[in-house]
Amino acid sequence: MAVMEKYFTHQSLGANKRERTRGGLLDSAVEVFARQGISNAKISDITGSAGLANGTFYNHFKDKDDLAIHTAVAVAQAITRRIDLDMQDISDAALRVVIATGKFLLIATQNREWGLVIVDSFWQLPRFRAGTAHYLAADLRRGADQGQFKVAVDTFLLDQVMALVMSSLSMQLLDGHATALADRTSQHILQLLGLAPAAALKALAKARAHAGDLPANGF
Amino acid sequence: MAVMEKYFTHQSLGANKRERTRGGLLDSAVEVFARQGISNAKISDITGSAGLANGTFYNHFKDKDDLAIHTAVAVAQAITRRIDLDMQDISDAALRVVIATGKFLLIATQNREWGLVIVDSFWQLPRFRAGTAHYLAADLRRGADQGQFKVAVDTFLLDQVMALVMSSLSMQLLDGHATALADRTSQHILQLLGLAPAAALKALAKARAHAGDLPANGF
DNA sequence: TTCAAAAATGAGAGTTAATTCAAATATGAG
DNA sequence: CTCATATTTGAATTAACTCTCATTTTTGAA
Repeated sequence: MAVMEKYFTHQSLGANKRERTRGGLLDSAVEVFARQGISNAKISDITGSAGLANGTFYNHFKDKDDLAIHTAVAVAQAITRRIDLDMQDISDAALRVVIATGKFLLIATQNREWGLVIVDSFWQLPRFRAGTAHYLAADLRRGADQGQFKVAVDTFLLDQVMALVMSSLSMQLLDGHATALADRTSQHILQLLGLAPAAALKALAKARAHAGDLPANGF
Repeated sequence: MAVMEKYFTHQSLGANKRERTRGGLLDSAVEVFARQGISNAKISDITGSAGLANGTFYNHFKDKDDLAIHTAVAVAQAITRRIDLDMQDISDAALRVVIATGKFLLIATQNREWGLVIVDSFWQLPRFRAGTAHYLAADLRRGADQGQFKVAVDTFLLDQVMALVMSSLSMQLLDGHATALADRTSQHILQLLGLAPAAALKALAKARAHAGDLPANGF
């Protein structure tokens, strides 16, 4: 399983020094935020772990909050862009929701540091929460248009669905209950969106069939 | 509208000095945590607002985290005990869930400081999260036993339901969308628990009828 | 009212971290 | 390779805040 260590360092390998240093800071931020939580992390923990001097931090970020936002957004985008690419050929909205939820939870639990950063940021940083639901919103609107989801798609609905995903991720990261929770989470979401339990189970089964099409290590 | 200012001071009016001072600290904690957030609150903000010297704090609490837990638990208990009393004559589980959700959201939005403290504590303090779901657990078990809720009642399910309530509360407190969200939240919960949308709407209607029995200002 | 025990006081010792900036170093275009 | 520019360095400055404890004040039972 691909554990994304030094992801941002690798991303910036070809770039100039500024970008490479920034990438190193992002990777160290992920590591330190995951280990200590955002609120307990010191600037010096992050620069230290990156092998940089304290002052360097301020060439790249205004303060810890600024770094936290950029880190969370970068991690979330890396995950969601990847998922969206993997689903380009799927048009059924319920199926998209199940697969996206499953992939998201899989990636975020297997890359534990990423998962921890996302969960922490989601509750602590309102700016992050607002800006990360675009792919989800699109799928919910698709389902509403298809008549599958009997809901009004608005900010409140997005928040409710994201709360389910985040609570699930949080429990998996803390308790190590890796398995089975992804399916239960998807089922809760579909039922919340107005599918009857039987229809939700059907979508889960279809998603399992679809997963069979892919290499076991889908990510 | 009952806004619970100085609630813990009033609670301790007859008691000895130790309890009265403690009550004052809890009330100031609610006020300061609500205004600044738990993580930005200084001990001296709280003692100052309570009209006490800094050192007094340490006669009552070990540190800020200790105070935060006790404050959150005290607020949550004040709300949930009240709700439980109001529902003693209701046996239908779906109805209990709808009414409890509605009352909880009503109390926690109308007593804004309480709501803010609960939301903040819920995500920040795992110890709080674990210990506050007893009444909810009982209602979910009741519904599972009655065959209304098609779910396994376990920690994960409790977390998912609480996440919906907290996300709803959070949005109402931040955006001021006071209305309508309580009903949508209850509907989401019932559907998550396995009720078909039509059955969920029926339970909502029954709850509205029941609310008509009570004085408009139920709390 | 008395007085031993309980509680509150608040100044200060001790700690910790954020941020700045003049100097040193590294970069990469020409 | 050269050198103007960009970047990094890290010691010093600044600013808090927590928690302790010797002392003072208050409490409430007898």
